[in-house]
Amino acid sequence: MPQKNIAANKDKTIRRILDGATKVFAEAGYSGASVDEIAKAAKVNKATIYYHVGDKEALYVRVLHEVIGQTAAGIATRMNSSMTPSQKLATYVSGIAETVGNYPPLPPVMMRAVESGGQILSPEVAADLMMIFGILLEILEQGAKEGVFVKANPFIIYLMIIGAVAFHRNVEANWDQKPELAMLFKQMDPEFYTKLEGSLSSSVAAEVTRLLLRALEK
Amino acid sequence: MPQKNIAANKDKTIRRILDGATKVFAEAGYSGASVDEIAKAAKVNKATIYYHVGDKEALYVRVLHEVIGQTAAGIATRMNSSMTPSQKLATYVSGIAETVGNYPPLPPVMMRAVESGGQILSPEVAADLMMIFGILLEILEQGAKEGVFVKANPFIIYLMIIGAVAFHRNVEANWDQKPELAMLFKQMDPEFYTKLEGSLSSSVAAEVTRLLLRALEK
Amino acid sequence: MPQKNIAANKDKTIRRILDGATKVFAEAGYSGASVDEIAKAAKVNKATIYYHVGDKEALYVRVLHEVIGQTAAGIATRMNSSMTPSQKLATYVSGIAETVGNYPPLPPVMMRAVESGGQILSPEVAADLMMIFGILLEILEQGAKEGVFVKANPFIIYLMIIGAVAFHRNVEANWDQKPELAMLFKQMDPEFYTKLEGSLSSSVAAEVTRLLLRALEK
Amino acid sequence: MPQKNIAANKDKTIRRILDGATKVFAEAGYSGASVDEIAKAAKVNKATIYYHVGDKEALYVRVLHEVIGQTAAGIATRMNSSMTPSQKLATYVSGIAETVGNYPPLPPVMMRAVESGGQILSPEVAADLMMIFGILLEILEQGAKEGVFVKANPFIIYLMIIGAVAFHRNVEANWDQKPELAMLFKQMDPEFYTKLEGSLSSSVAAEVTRLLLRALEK
DNA sequence: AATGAATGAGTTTTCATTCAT
DNA sequence: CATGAATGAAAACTCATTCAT
Repeated sequence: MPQKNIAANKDKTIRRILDGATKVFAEAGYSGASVDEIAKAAKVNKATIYYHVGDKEALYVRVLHEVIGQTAAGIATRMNSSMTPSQKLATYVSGIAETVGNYPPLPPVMMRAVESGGQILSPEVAADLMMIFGILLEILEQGAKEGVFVKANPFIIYLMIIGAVAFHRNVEANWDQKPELAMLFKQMDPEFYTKLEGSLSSSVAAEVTRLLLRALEK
Repeated sequence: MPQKNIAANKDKTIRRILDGATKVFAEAGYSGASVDEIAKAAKVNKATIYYHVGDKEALYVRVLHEVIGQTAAGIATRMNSSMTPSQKLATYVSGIAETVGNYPPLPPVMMRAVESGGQILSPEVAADLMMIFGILLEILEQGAKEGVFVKANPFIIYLMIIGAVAFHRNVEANWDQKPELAMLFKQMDPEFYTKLEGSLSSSVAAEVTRLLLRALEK
Repeated sequence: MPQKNIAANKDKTIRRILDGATKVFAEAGYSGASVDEIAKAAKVNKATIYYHVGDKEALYVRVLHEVIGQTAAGIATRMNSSMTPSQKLATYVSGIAETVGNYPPLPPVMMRAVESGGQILSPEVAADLMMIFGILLEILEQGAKEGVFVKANPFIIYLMIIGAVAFHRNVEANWDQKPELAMLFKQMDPEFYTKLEGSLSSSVAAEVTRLLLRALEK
Repeated sequence: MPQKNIAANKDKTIRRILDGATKVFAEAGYSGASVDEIAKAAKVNKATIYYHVGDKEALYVRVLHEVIGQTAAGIATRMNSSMTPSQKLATYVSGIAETVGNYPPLPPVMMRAVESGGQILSPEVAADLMMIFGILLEILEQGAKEGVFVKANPFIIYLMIIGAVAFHRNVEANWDQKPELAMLFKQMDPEFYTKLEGSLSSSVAAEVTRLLLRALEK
């Protein structure tokens, strides 16, 4: 069955393209990434990208969809309807942290997306984000209805979680790989450096959950 | 005083350049911004930018230093040693929110700053960022020492603040400018849309402060 | 054979580029030549030059290699092992004169090559130049061994040949293209002018050969 | 007398400009040299060059005139009417070599001038060159008239002398200062290298004179 | 399905020159 | 006399995209 092989090859090619693009977009952002670089990272001819995926913007949207969609799916899977709102919140936060841990490109991609003003957003990506937010919304509403949570702006809580988890992971990853910066801080203010390093080593999910529960629980 | 006039003109020119660059970098990010566009925004000949400031990167660093430095200084100024830690935290959050309002790229820059290996960052900018985080550090330490705050990871709190403020500002900006997106949400889930819109319209600084104080205060 | 056609087209394009570049570099020198002009001369899009050859310096090196390499090869080919040293010297000089006629910047390049620290020069070009000097070296050594030539400093003879050919070619070229200069000489010193013009019209190669043979032959 | 001081200052400024320009033109050629670089080398404001000397071309012409004019004057001084043609020729060659030795910029400047096609030549420079050539012309004519020299194309002899002397000096000077190239040759062909180095160390003037007298004397 | 070639329209950067002071 | 500021024009180089094969 040669058709199947061709199809499989095609899929592999697209996979390589998306992986390469994810990597390059994560490192350089949308405008900073060049199609040439992506093609090189994907070990694919530049024209192949246009053939299979489309232009640079289409590629970006597809990468965003994949990255954010995976996160959304991961969280949804973990949630269990028999949990209390507090338990759900803890699951939610650690779910995000875990997905992010398993899928490192998310933070930089999201960061870059924020940086570029979120100008490129497809309906699919919007739906992904809605889904992630929607889960939190339900948790908070349930908590409020049951009288265990105070009322709070869900979107801001959402942003606090995403911000802390995503960027913490990012800083953490880079702290070890780029010693120049750590050195710079060390030289400028050794005491500060020690505190920063201490902050980095702790578990984000646990700390974020703890703080949020303190903030929300009556 | 002819010399003085020349000097004054020079300063005005540099001011125009920095203002134009700040605006354009804010809208488009580093790679998205073009020197041509900056020159146009500054109403200055492109070569004048190179004459007074240097190349694109030097210009970016200078803008960053100015913006982040002013943020740092602004927050420091607002802070009053006679305030309670809680008051200081409120001042801190609203100080950041205000600056971010004036200069949207600040948040991603602040987050990436710690992460990017300082490739584009000058020591001056690093010092500015250290100062901003350092202020929060002191507030939390003071609060802990005085027994009014529980112990908490300062870096995570920092990220929660920056994350919430940064993302919020971004979404807000896109919400108004891209009605398609709002429409899209409305069609997909009208109820969700109403809630989201409600979340967006409230003040981030106030809500973030309220939540953090609930989380931190004993 | 579709692939073959593409390859052939590619070769033709590169040929056009190298020919255009050779022409423009010859007329204007390295810094005087612009890539735009070369693209125009080659009837190729500027970007095509970068695609196929690389940047200006790579293009220059390639042109040099081609021109000097061909000179070296040309001289070597003309040389016949059955010739006497005197015949070989005559062949050598006329071989250089001919190449210089086709590519004026050759002489200064050949002279500077030994001098410039090889900044622009590739190892290939250095090898080419070594070969050209090496041929002369062998001729002189053979002549000395056979007892037909007196001993002489080969490098100085090399410089005399190159110097005479190079300058002559240059003056000649300017003589025809810039009639003002000729007029100027005529006005300043008519007799001198007549002599100079007489000197210019004769064949350099023949005269240089004649003089060198008188100097070298026992 | 303040006027005198001002005038003296002016002269010093012009001197600095010409020295800087000579240096930069010698290193980079006409198109390779930038007015900025010249101003820097001369420790003078760029506009001062335009004020005192004029545009880039005028500056180049002035440098050429100075450099070549000095050489011309140096040779003329050494010549003595009571000498035999052979003695005069020896004096001529060593005079050129000596002047060049005392005034190093000549060879690179002439070389660059050749490279750029001698497109920029003023009447003054032409007169200088005429003067240098004129002296040789007289020597050769006298020799021919007296029956001691064979007839020969004076211009080509002129070029052989200039070529050998000027470029030898140049190669010599750079051989010591740029060891990379010497190393390159050494690696490529050790034997060749030894011969080349031997060639470089001998006296040009003596060898050129010896060869030319062998070529010219009946 | 996949690619090398080619390009138009940009990008960043430099440069010779002028001018007000 | 001397200079810092400013600029139009052009330089080198890049990039997203298309197309023939």
